[in-house]
This record gives sequence, C-alpha cells and structure tokens, in this order.
Amino acid sequence: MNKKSRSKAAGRPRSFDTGKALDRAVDVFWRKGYEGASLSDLTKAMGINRPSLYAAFGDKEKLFRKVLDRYAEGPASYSSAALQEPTSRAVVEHLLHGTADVLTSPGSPRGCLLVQGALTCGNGADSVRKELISRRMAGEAALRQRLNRAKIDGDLPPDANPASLARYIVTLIQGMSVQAAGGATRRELHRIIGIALQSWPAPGRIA
Amino acid sequence: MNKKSRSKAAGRPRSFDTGKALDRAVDVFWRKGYEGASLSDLTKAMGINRPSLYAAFGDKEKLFRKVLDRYAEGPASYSSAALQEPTSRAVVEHLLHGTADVLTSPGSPRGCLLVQGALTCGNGADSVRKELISRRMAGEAALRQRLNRAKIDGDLPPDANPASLARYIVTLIQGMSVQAAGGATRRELHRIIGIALQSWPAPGRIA
DNA sequence: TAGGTTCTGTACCGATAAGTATTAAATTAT
DNA sequence: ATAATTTAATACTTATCGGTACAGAACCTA
Repeated sequence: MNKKSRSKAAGRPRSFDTGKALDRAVDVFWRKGYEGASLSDLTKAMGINRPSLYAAFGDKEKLFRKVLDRYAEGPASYSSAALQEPTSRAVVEHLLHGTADVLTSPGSPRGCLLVQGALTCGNGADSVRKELISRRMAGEAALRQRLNRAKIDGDLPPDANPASLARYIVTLIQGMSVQAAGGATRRELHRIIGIALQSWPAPGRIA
Repeated sequence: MNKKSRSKAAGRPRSFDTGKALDRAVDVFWRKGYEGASLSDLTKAMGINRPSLYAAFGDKEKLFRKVLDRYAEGPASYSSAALQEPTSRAVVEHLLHGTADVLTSPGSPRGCLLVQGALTCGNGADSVRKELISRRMAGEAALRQRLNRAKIDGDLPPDANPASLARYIVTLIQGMSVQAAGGATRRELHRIIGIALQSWPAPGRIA
C-alpha cells in the first residue's frame, strides 16, 4: 500500500527527485512569498513541467504546505533542538543565535519563511496567511511551555512570567526576520541579541 | 500655475475628495499589502472608477508612494514626535508605546504598513519592496542620530552603542508589527515593552 | 450660447495568473 | 510482444491582473 515501500510500481518512473524539487520550491517561496511566487517561477526553479508539479504535490497551496514542513525539518530545525537546552538562558541563546544564523545564511534567502511567506495577501491566499500565523503561534507556545517548565524547576525566578518572556523572545526573532529581509548582517543581529538578553532574568535558585 | 491656488480651473470638477480617497487606499494597502491589493479592491474602497484613480494618482506604484507619505503624516506621525522627547529613555518609551497603540488601533488594519506592505513580492514589485526597506532604514537612522545626540549629552553612558541600541529598538518595533499582524493584543505588546526596556542603559550622568 | 477643458463611466486591451485536457513516452505485469 | 499504468510535454482554458480608449457629462471663458 505504501508508495515508498513499493520500490517498483507500474508505470513510467518519475524523472525527478521530489525531495530536491521541494527544496527548490522552498527557496522560491522563501524568497518571493506565497503570492509572489508564480507557478512559472516554481516550475522553472524545480526543473519540472506544470502537470508534473500538480501530480506530485497537488495545487499551489498544497505545495506550499509541504514546503512549510520541509522548512521546519530543514532550516528551522534548530528551533526544536534549542528547546532541549538544559537552562532557560541556554534555550533562548540557542534560539536567538540559531535564528540569526539562518536568517543570514549565505546560500538561502534572507529572513524567515514563516514571517515573509504571507504577512499580508489578497483574498485568495487568506488561508495560507492564517496557516502561517498558526505555525508562528505554535512556535511561541512551545517556547512558553519550555519556560513554564524552567520556572517550575527554579531555573526562572518565581515572579517571572513565562508567557510574556516567550512573547518577548518571539517578537525579537520576528523583528530580526524583518531586519534580515531588509539587509541586516549576521554581526548586527548578534549584537541585537546581546542587548536583548541583558534583560533576561537570573535563575530563581542555583540549579 | 499652482493647481490648488487656481480654485476654479476650467473643466469638469472632480467629484470626490482626493484626501479621503487616499485614506481609503491607505487602508487597503495596509490590510492587503502592495501586491495583494488589486485595482478593483482599491477603486471599490475609494469609491471611484479606474480612470479617475489613474488621473488623480498615477499608476498603482505612484498611488502606493502617496499612500506611504499619507501614512507617515497620519498613523505614523507619533514617531517623529517621539524623537523630540527630552531623554533617550522617554524617546524609546514614547516610540514603543506609540507603536503598540497604532499597531492595534481598533479602526485600522493590524500591523505596520512599512513592514507588511511588501516584505516579499514578485519580480514586478521589487522597486516597492526596496522603497519600504529604504523607509524603514530611514526611521532607524533617525533614531540612531537621536541616540548619538543623547550620548553626547550624557543621557546615555559613554560605553553605549547608539547604532546597536537603535537597531535593537527598531527590531522590537518590527517584531511587534509581526505580532500584531498575527493577532497580538495591545496589552500583550505593552508587556513586551516592559521586558525590553529592562535592558535600557541608565544615563551616563545626572542630566 | 459656443468652444475648450477636464472629469466620469463603460467597455475594452494584452499579459499573466492558476489549473487541466490530451497525447506521447517509459516502465511493469502478463 | 502486448496490455495496463504512470509520467512528461505541449498547449490549452478561464479568470484576473494593471492599464487605457473612447464617448458623454459638467464645468469655465468668451
């Protein structure tokens, strides 16, 4: 039943690597946004024809959602790793510096796909815009839960507000995304982080 | 010669108020972005026909630039007022709280036009994207100069870095814009500001 | 009132958007 | 080999995009 397990199904074999084609699509959507990326842009970058794209990935919106998943597993994968750092301070440092690096990675578009994919759009793309909001909020929720845990563990002081701290960090990340989209350098982003973390609370007790 | 001074020029008089029509255009571009706002969206909201729009404002891009000017004089006018506060602390507080209020103003679209007008776009709108980058950078430069002044005045400590501090504040503002576009409330934004300003340096000497 | 000027409204233009019908090609199964 | 199946490539469809031609309406000057 599984498509992958049937290594030799009937019919003409696909002449392109869906993974590599998806990576190309990530690049195009990342650079131009959902609406700004036309199907001609996509097929040209992916090296396939239009019907092949539709057969392999569905319509434009389905392709975009697969691109978001690919992005989460690839360029944005540092963020789930960051949450596993032992202290809240290490978590946010890993998160922010990892973000700064990805936002200014030489081989990739500047900025964050989840921010610039569809911050605004026409009527037809509103479901995509909402999907991106949902994914951004999910990231914030994950950080909030991690900081809640830190507070329980005494890694944050009793008067700390994990929800506000998480929102503060995510706001910085999103701001850095806009900065990167506008040409800010990696060095400049790291300097911002240095200032931002001066207001990070000390642990509640020695861990 | 001046159009305005000739209160009665020859020809059929314009049947709409260009100022009010421009305000409607601000709203549409603010909500949908440059590419997401179609001419049909615009003419419908402005209550005029397409040739009237072209006669009064030029093409779509020219209209958008007029919209940016209108935005700067209207919703974003608090930012130049903020720079005139007496202390650097007051400047950034005015700037951040003013931003939070505009970003979540009940009668207006959520977020910042300069951020969400065209963070990404197709090939045809690249000049608009660059114009927005330029305007964002101009705002940052204005704040940087104000903080430079503050450092000279002893309102910031000698080791303060006005360029980095300005970038930090602007990054927060842009992050709050994304937050607002995603539904963050005014209260939440003000909490973020409270955290962010904990890392604001004390004056170098008593002013 | 006649002529000139400017605006309004309809209806259109070419270009491009997303999406698909169709036929040829490449493979497996029988 | 032949049939069945799946992909590839070309060429198409419908809708919408930004932008405009044109004819009539509303004003001023003379």
